[in-house]
Amino acid sequence: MVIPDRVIERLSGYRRHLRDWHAAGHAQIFSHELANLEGATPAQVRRDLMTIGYTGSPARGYDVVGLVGHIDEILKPEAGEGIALVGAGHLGGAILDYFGGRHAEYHVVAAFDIQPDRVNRVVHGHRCYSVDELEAVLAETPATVGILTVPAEAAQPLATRLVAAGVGGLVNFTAVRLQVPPGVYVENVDISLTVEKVAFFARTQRTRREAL
Amino acid sequence: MVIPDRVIERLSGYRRHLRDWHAAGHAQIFSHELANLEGATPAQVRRDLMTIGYTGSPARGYDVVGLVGHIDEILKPEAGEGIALVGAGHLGGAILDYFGGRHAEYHVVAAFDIQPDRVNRVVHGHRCYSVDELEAVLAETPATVGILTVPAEAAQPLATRLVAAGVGGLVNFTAVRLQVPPGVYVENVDISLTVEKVAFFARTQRTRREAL
DNA sequence: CCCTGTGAAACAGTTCACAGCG
DNA sequence: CGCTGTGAACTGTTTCACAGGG
Repeated sequence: MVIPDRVIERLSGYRRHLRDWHAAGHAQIFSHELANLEGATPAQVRRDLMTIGYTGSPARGYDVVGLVGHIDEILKPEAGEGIALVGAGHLGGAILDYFGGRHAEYHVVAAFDIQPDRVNRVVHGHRCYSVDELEAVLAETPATVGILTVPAEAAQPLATRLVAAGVGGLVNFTAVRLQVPPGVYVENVDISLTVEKVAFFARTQRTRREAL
Repeated sequence: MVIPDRVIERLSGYRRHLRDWHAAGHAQIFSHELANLEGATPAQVRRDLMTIGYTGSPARGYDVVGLVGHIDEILKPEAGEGIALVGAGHLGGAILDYFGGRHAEYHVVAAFDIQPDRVNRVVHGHRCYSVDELEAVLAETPATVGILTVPAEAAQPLATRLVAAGVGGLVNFTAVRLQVPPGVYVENVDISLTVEKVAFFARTQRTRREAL
């Protein structure tokens, strides 16, 4: 079963809304209701659920609990899947906070930094190792996802080391375009690029609105 | 001139590489060279430059300085464009650091928080106001982009207030799907969703690799 | 009726392939 | 030749529209 990128993103959103919906006392949901919650179209919801092989009933819609379970099966980490975070600065710290909470589906198995005042301390609820120990620590407690929140110049070498240590996907917060072997999935999160993009479209859409 | 989303993202990448290329002493660049740097195809580079109306020469390729200038004209903020950041916690602080640096194209005109120990202090190089003053401060120094790094429950009301205060685009770091009037551009950056997605594809691609 | 499931159409984005030119 | 510029083909995604069923 091949599931496209965008569908995976929406599934996670669907699941969040389904949990709220269930908490609000509903056992069933129609495609147009779920679409409203997620900001999608009913057809897209039905197509997505078809893609993952979940079927509802024309009379009652989709079973909320069953659908959440079905999405869980797709998104839930397998046993032993965890995150290695490299770079425990402000951004890394914010992410560590994030995955320290109980609501987190994934957990951080190891955090690394190079700064002496962070190494071998507990930073935002996670023990921080020296990057020198990266290979040794990940040999003990493997990780499948690596998060890079380091300065630009450190990104490529660390990405290479993470992949060599068995990481299969990277979330890259640096502006560097990483070179990785085929089969390693990289998602770039570039905040300055995002702001630039939002500013551009805010600008053009404002102009268009003013023209009306 | 209508420029799609993805093209804007790549333009920013092109510009970065063009600056390096220029610093390395080159005055011209061919589409396949720029494509290599950005991880795109030569055809895509040529198509993107066609979209923004920049032309090169078959003999010499594209003029590096001219192209950077052309991209600047598209992405450069107009006078008075700035960022309002709401939520000066760890994530907000990391972003404030980011836009405090000299390399930033955009700058933060105001940071807001609700916590007494942050309000009226300088947080990560930026004066932090109380969210109560949001309307008053943005009336003085308008912002075109709002960045939301607040807890989920605070996101929607603050988004509404930012838009009412004249913000035309939002970067939303919360998991909430914001309701905004038409014409306001929203970019969602959901870190837990991103990690989930990367984990999913790391998993499936590993499986596929093992099957070979 | 008003739903779901789904072929088929429409659309958007990317890549191909080649004319035209120095 | 090898490059750009671009119509045309292609690929992937979204939307339409309707058969089928309680």
